[in-house]
Amino acid sequence: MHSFTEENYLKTIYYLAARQEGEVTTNSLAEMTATKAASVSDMLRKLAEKQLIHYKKYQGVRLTEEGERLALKVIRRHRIWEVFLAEKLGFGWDEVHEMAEELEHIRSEDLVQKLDAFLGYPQFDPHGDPIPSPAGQMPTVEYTKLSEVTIGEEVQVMGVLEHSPEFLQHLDKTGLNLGCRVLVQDVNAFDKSVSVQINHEKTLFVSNEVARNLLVN
Amino acid sequence: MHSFTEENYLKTIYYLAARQEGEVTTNSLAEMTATKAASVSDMLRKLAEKQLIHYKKYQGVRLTEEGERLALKVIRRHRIWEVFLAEKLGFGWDEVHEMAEELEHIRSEDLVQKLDAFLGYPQFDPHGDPIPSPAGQMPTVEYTKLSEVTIGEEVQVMGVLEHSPEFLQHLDKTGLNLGCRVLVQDVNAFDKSVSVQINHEKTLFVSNEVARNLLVN
DNA sequence: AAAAATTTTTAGACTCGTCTAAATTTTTAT
DNA sequence: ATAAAAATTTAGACGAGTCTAAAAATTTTT
Repeated sequence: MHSFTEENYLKTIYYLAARQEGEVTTNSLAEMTATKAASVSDMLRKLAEKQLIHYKKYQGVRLTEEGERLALKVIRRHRIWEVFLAEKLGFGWDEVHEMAEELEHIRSEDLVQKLDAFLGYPQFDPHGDPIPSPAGQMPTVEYTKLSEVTIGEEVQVMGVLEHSPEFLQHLDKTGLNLGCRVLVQDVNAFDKSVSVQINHEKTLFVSNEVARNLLVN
Repeated sequence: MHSFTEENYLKTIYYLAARQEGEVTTNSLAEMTATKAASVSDMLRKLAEKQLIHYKKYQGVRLTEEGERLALKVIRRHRIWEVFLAEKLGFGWDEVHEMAEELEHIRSEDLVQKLDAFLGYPQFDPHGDPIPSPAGQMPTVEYTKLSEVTIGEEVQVMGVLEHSPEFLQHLDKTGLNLGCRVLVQDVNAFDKSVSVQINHEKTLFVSNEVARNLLVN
């Protein structure tokens, strides 16, 4: 069995590897896990001993197959719990992450399996992130950032890149929810902000900052 | 905030105080928490410093008001999660305890409140144990042990004193489930075993050991 | 290509919760 | 009432995970 903390490191390494190009560094891990680089170094040595990561001193880190399997298990649990919290308990998509950070560490194969069934085998969490399969496969999705969509195209909001409550609450306020249709009317040449029409109704101005963090198809 | 471990000690002290007459001792805590007496001593000093227990060396231990409030909070979470696992996910009453031991430590007032609402504000957990109120009151129930019921009386199974999976599975096998009606037909003078009729159908012999652990009204 | 800056690792220490072994207090038995 | 037994606490240690400060390696700058 692996500790709480080890699971968090593996999960974080997975996220950083997926997000960044290049190696996952000690510093980036320290930042993500809100610890110090020294602590990360210690833990990397430990994870390497357990064969969960490939690690050469000063050279960054990569998950082994076993490490990735574990990371995806944790991510699967996290996202399934998020669906439960949002769909069954009525929490907002800006609230579910924090609770799921704790729930993801409850270790019972049976529990997550039954929960998955109870929820009807959801494919995506409340932020549009795909849920890894029980076998440990991360579904591939190819979405585009709203900031890349050309004028005149109509797309649908499928997910977010930024998961902070502040960002999600901002989307709630402006009505940019998952699944809503967005017609790109204009792109401002100066600041790259986007003028969009939502659900064939109201028109909205979306900053480039926001558009870069909205995933559409 | 209090640690996982502290919560477990408080909960255990509460249970032992309710179950036993007299003081809760270091040894009984050590047995219940599957640790050694020395570890318990250390923790008691710590809990006393935090004013969660009344503690004089060599003299046993009692929860303070604040300690009891916390213990009941944990027990409430535990039992609500048990209801969820049994009613919504379809786990047996012999399976829910272990998972609830982990879930009870998830700290979000909001979560337990919403879960409670989702479950329709249940009054009892799957073993018939009452669920403490949000304000931290343990409902009083006065049940009788089946072993105390006089011949000819018909009663209903309301709960269990023994919570081990083995005991619960035994009850499942013999059909002695929560809510079933039990008519006491005879009591064996020698071994105090009880002959009962269940739901006006089949007749069953129940050992005194089992009868002493079955709560009826 | 050497110096400076940055990143990473090591060394040593701390907290939490646990342990064993020894000391102390309380209880029980004679 | 005192000795023996049992329960409890203290002392000292350990592993996990963290920290700060210092050392070492790597990268960037000049």
